[in-house]
Amino acid sequence: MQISEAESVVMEVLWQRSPQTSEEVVAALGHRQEWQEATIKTLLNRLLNKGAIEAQKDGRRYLYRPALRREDWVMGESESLLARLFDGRVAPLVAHF
Amino acid sequence: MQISEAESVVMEVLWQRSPQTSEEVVAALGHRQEWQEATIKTLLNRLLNKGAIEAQKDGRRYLYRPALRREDWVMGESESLLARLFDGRVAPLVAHF
DNA sequence: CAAATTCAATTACACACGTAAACGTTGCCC
DNA sequence: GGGCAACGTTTACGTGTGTAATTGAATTTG
Repeated sequence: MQISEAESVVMEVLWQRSPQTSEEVVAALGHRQEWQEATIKTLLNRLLNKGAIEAQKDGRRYLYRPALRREDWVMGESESLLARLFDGRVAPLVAHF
Repeated sequence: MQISEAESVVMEVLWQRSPQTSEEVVAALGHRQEWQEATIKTLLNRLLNKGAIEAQKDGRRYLYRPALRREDWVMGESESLLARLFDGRVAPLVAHF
């Protein structure tokens, strides 16, 4: 599951609380993000298409929720970095800080 | 300095030993990578353009060498991940393994 | 010297991404 | 019931990326 940088920002919102309508997601991002509403809609759709989130119809709108656990995503990202930069070993990473 | 995934593979080769001619880089990647020679040339050029490597003319060919230390790149990547996934704190990262 | 070889630089092309507007459909209000 | 508002969906567009072929300049070779 490939989640882009911008997409992950939306994921974080849904991981924090879910389900949420697109409107709520927009509101949640409102303060920190300079995105137009349309942009967030696009990101929600891309996430839907790649199966990273699920949508459940609620009347005329949808409720969005993550389809994968943050835990797993974080694990995947971390291991990927570890493999690419530290030959898969944790010690050198830790030593770096 | 933004280095893409594919580009970083080339960087690793140069970090391991430098300077090297493009031919040597191609040879170094030969076994593990399925890339055409032209692909590697492209990556070298993109790295040159973004200033990640330097080229020094040696007769009719060039000798390529990194323009940034692996150390620094690794640090940047690690901190970026730490910031994005672990709120910048190391402990949770470590706990994850 | 002409032809072939060898490099690097230029051009190509499809797909992902960031960013967003336009469109189409459904439901609410007057 | 007709028009407006609110959603989600589709389309758009520039840039980055992966992957590579083509071109052009320089050099070696016959």
